[in-house]
Amino acid sequence: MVGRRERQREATYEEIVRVSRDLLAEGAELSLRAVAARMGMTAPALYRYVGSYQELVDLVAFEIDKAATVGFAEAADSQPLEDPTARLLCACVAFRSWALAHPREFTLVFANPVADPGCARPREAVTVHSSALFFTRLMLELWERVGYPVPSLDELSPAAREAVLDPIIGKYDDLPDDNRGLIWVVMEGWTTLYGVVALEVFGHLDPRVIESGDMFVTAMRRFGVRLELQDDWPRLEPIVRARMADAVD
Amino acid sequence: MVGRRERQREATYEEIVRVSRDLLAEGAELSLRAVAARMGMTAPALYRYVGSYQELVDLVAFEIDKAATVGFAEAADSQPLEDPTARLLCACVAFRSWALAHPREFTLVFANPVADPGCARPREAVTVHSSALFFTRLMLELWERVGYPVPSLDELSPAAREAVLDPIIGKYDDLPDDNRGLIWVVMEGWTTLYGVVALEVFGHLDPRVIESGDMFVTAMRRFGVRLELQDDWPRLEPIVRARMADAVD
DNA sequence: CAGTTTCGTGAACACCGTTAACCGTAAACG
DNA sequence: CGTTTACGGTTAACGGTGTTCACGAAACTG
Repeated sequence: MVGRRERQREATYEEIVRVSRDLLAEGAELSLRAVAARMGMTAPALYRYVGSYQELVDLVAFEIDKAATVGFAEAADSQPLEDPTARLLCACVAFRSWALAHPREFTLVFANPVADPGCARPREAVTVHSSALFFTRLMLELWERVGYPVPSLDELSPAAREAVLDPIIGKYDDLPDDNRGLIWVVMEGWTTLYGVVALEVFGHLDPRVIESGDMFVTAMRRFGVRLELQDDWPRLEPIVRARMADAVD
Repeated sequence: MVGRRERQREATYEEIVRVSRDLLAEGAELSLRAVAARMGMTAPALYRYVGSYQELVDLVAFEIDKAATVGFAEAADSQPLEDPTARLLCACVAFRSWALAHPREFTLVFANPVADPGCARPREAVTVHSSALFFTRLMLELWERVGYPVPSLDELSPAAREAVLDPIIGKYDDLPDDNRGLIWVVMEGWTTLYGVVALEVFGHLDPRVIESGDMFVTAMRRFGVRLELQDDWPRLEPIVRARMADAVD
């Protein structure tokens, strides 16, 4: 049975996250005191819920990623199930739009140095991003339908093989061993997507290129040829650009 | 003539940068008070030299980038001038090694949100990275010798054409108009390099993959085929891996 | 009911960036 | 040369941060 106490505690956690996200959205800084004040508490009280400021950051980052992921899913669902390529690309566009619209949130989630490298448990060090799980699922859908080339286990380097067979981020028990290499392809895609988007968010690219999104489209096309769907690109690019155009939120 | 006053002032600037870099290197945080204390001054005195904390950060970031670039240049010079491909790749390896060995410095220089996007002068907003200039030079050397495919001006999108003809980062007056598209290729390479390295530095990749550097090598190879030097890769990969092995500093 | 855990407070510490008023000294000028 | 100015530093203070500690009230537990 779930006692009244625990329910209250759970509600407080939710309020902490909600208030934190509000602060971020308003452009304010995320700080223990600010969160506490807005909740009608004092800062030390928050230490009953999080062990440190960094823990608060991690908690909020996790929830922000989770919330953003449903946005990515909506973008994917704007395309029919029969077109997993378009679904994947639209999710990528949604990721970019979200990142550009919420730079501080993006920084929190994706440019936050994850714990100490010398941490004893590397297992929990890498925060499980629901977005990572979601994009992996999209890539799996795409593979099942069109079947882009995936390296076999013995084509992978030893380190990659280990990482792919015993992945840190989430469990893919439903993934048969013969296309475990799909996870490697996902990581490849993640690096190319991350490269453009992060540079755009940080402003380390020509503003005109950012505004037009041409480098992003180029990166998408480049990963597209990696997935051997270059023949489909004339059909796909208009879909991508259309979704880039209406980036309201 | 340079007065005694200005020389003293210049020396103080140098000391500020030196002390700041020492602090970063020691794992301490970069703060006005810490810098001032180590210089035997009080914090407000620093306001005679920098207008704000952010200005100090920008100054230090600029100098760190400059210093790191000479390291990249040394790595390039480990290869003969006749082999610009190896020179470029070795510089990339040096960039990765430096980033992994100096994560805070990397974050400061390359993951530091560059000013407000609504800033009036986008010209000076994007800090001129000497590393960017250096890598561009390497790419130019490579092009002059082996001549990878470069988009012509009318192949580029309008935004890209503008950005390439009137680049924000540095001046490339010596660059003839007919291979202005080279800058675009440089940006493509920059995004792929940045994607892997940033993810590695932030720990958003499987530790085993980071340690082995396999994703980095994959990214290099991928950009290699973009430069149409895949036939040369069997020769190049050992060079890359060798230089990755001895990443002492 | 008594005992214990949970959750909050207030005070305090050690930092941080930033501003203000102040002042000696070194350069610049008439 | 003397006078003036401006530079480069000081101290004090304000408001902000994360964090620790001792304490108390309120809520669960036996």
